[in-house]
Amino acid sequence: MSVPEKPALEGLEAKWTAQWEQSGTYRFDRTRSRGDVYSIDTPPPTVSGSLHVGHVFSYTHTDLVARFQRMRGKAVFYPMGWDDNGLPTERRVQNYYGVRCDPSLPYDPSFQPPAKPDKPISVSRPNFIELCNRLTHEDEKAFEHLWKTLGLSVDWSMTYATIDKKSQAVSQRAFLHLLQRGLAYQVEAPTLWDVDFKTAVAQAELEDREVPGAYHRIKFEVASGFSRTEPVFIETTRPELIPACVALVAHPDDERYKPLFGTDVITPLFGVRVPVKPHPLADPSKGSGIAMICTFGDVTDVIWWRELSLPVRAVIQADGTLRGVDWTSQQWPSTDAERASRYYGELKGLSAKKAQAKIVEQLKASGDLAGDPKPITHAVKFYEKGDRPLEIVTSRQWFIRTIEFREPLLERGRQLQWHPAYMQARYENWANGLNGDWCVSRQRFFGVPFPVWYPIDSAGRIDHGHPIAAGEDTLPMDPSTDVPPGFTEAQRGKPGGFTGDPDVMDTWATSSLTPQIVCGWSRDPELFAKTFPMDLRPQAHDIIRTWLFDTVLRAHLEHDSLPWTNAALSGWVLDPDRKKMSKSKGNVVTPLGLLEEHGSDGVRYWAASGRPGTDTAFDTNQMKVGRRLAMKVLNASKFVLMSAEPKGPIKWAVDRAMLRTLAALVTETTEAFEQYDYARVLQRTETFFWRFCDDYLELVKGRRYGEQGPEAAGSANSALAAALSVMLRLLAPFLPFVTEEVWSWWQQGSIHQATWPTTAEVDAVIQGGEAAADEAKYEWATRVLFEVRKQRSEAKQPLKVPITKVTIRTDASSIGHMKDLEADLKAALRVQAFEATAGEPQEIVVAGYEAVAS
RNA sequence: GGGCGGUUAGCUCAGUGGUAGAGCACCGGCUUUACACGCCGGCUGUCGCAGGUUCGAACCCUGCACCGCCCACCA
Repeated sequence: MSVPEKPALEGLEAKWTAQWEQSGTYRFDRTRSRGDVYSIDTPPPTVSGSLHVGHVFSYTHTDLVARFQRMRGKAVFYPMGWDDNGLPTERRVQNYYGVRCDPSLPYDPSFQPPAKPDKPISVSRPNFIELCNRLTHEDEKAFEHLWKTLGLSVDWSMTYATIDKKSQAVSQRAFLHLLQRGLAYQVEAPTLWDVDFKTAVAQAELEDREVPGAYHRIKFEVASGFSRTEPVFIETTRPELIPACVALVAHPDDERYKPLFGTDVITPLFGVRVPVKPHPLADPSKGSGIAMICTFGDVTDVIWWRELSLPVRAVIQADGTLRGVDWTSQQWPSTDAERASRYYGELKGLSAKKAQAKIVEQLKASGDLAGDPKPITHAVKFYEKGDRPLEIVTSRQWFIRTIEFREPLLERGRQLQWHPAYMQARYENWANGLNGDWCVSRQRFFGVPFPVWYPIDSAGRIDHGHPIAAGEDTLPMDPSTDVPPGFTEAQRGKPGGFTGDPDVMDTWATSSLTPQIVCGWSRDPELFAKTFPMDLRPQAHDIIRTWLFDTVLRAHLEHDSLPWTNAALSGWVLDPDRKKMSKSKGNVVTPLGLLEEHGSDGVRYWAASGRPGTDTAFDTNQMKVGRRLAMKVLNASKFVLMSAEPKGPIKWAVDRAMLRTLAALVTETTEAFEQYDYARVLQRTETFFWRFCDDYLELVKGRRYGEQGPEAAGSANSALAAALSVMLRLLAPFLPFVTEEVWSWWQQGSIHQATWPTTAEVDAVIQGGEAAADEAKYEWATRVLFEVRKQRSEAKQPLKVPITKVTIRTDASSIGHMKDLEADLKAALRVQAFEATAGEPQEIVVAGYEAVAS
């Protein structure tokens, strides 16, 4: 036993972080059986960004659960990962080293980036990935330091990165399995496309943004040969797509347009004859009730185009500009090709936005624009990382079959334990709203390559229909540098030779396999059997549609199981204006600075007060409160431990009552923790602890110093020690540093490997007594404490001034309690005498104070 | 348009049928041999609005309003 004279919080983070690392306190014990394992699918933070207070918040939540489970006796499998896959890293590496990735280049093992990047140098994909690893390594060290300082009980020997070789191999292997089973397929089709990044994107990466636009009322003349002669007017926000128009469409029941079905109309300016078609998706209340179908203005156009078997007249190119068009061709059969070419010549090569301005001029001049455009604000789809609206561009892409598994995936969602439960609705919402298979290919350079090549025929055409899959024993591989069996490098890109698939996978295609990556799927079958399916996926609620959903999909397809049994969704951290804290708003505080200022325990206290799924205000005040709690733990523990002898049987009523309340607390908090309601655990434990300090400690202070003899002191000392041990362990997940510090004063080993307290353990030290009677006495004692304190405060009498007498009028049973309590109360309140009589009304009155010379 | 959550003291939030709570803030008092990073006490509310069920509603039901979020085939 060694209790410091002046305990302090400063330096505890560094001291215990080092100690835990040295002792392997959080090392996963893989010799334990599956039933004893609790495995956690940690979200890998993006290393090319920076960690902010929101990360500190949610990662603390996971750690609370990990620590609880560890103390419950589980072998906790708690790795950390780094997400260095994807666009953010690609951009950062390009800028930092001044390089560009060119997948057609061969790997150069001796390549070193220039010290001072001048103009961008092209490097091969493997070289690019090497540079990524080099740069992210530094970031990862900083991240690891922050996590350790925060006190995350991660096993750092199992760290992974989403672009490392193991992750690439898992990602490619899973893809090959899907390919073999026909669950991954390649098709050339209209796809959501970002014109700046020049890549396909998935439905899950979309977001709507409100942007200004305008309704343009456009005249379409009816083609000759039909009885009707008056023109049709449509309204569109994208007049620049008139050259891409393939039909008009109205609702089948719309009386205004029924007579038009079956007739043809002529597109303004370009003179292309297009049919008028009925389709139930057309909304009579929108615009003029008749819409222009273009290839492709939005996803509805794609549906109409497909279901009405319309031709393709795509004009938007991959870079977002208008392509060249031959108005005499079969594809664009203009009735006046010369006029069409004249107009279109002014549009060709322009971006969609500039083309719109131009065509409005043209329409005005030609008299095809009715009235002025009506400005509106409407929701437009954007790639979540992009700056310009998405276009729909036809391209060859890989897809994973998703739609046909909607029902089983919904069932998986129902099998999963959601914390909080209502988050399941978001999953259902998303699954029910899916409108296509998952597009997993990206026209980017940095990422996991598709493990396939394509033969090139003798005419030099790439045969996409017969991909050559890599062997599973060759993974990870890169088709831009590896050569398929039976070919030589010299045949790359040559007629009769082969070419590698140039694309990389969507980052979510790899991230959706984090359980397989960390659990050692196909790499370490023994580990996999013990850790998969995992126990917990902690994550933020905004990526249910991506990370959570995709992970469920992949596990369903590959293993026919859920990837984990529980999903815990954290909320966001809101700034004082109730907005999500984000870097762009410039209101992010440096996490390490917060930890230094308020102590890791203080910051964790704030984080732990945010209930699962609930957005929480950033509040340094709560961190201060947490720090005060940690300080109180130090001081109260010092008091409990410094005169801890003699010990003896716990047979004083107030001692027993305090412990019985504590036992009830253990029951309640254990249940709450099992339900992932850590916030309640903290709140209840804290309330108990503070009452323990303010009432119980004051009540037994005199007695434990021996004022009522050794037996009385023994009961108090034993109760204090038992209660301290339990409270420290209840608080250990929340305040790992201060509780470990105190534990080290008087216990062996780490508190974080100690056993979570049980009700039986507390009950076992209580000697005799009857619960109701003990509690009644304790309650009466706290009431007397309160009343006398109140009157002393109102009388403004310092505590050092003794109270000569307190008169009590109350019921007989309370008077009976006084016999056992009087000595404790006298000492705690500096009362010289109590005088109790039976009667009504009940009253506790301070009769007078001893005169003290000033 | 559909869905989910929220609305309780100045602030941050507990409280799922039985006399409205905590912390912070504020006010007053206190060197008290664990702690002034402390202790004691005090003040503070039409529980968003309107109906309904009930002996009794912050809590259950219906409708509405506002805030936030998720989703959607918004020409």
